[in-house]
Amino acid sequence: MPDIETRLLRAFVAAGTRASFGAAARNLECSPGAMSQRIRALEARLGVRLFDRDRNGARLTPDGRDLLPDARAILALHDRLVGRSPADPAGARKRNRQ
Amino acid sequence: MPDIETRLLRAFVAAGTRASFGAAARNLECSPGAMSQRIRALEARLGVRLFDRDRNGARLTPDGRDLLPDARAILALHDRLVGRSPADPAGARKRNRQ
DNA sequence: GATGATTACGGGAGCCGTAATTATG
DNA sequence: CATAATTACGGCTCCCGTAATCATC
Repeated sequence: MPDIETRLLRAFVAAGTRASFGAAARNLECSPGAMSQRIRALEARLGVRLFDRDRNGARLTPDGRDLLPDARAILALHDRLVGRSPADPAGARKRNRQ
Repeated sequence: MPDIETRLLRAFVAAGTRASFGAAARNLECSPGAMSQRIRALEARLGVRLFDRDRNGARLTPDGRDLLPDARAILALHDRLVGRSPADPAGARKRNRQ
């Protein structure tokens, strides 16, 4: 089983949070093509479909929903390690709104 | 601050556990050159020297010792995610010996 | 001279952005 | 026709293995 790079998890969290590949691509400042490739690569490596693509966006499958907290946990550890702010503003806004 | 790929952390843990780049390279089935590059890349990205190189091996600096448990924690989450056995046999043997 | 780490160097794989394509409303 | 995702393609960066080099015993 191959390694899963941090970049793929970051793409997954961004897309899962927004239910949109395009919005995730804008957030991570990459092209739609790159975002599509990253999600595809992650699905291939895990051997699991993570999103249901439909007309206006992409929603998490049950497998995708299961993965999301684990992916966030890894990114949280990683970001603490490199001294970066807590990963994915959109998700943070939802979790911390007051 | 750039991402730190899982592969770099894996190289670091293997080398730190064995106090030897060569042994770590054999364990991860890569060349000595690749191992040296990976450790250098990690040191560069963190801006910290992780090993003291000497004649028969490479020993962790205090900074390297601090990093080791964090690196193991990330790899543990990662490996659980992909359903891999608990990361770095040599370290596991030391931690779990009976 | 043997061992262990580093450096140099080409080759190949992988990733990206652009842009064309498909699909749906 | 507008929007969102995918695919195709070319270019470029990065990573690896080989092999030469440095350093220490």
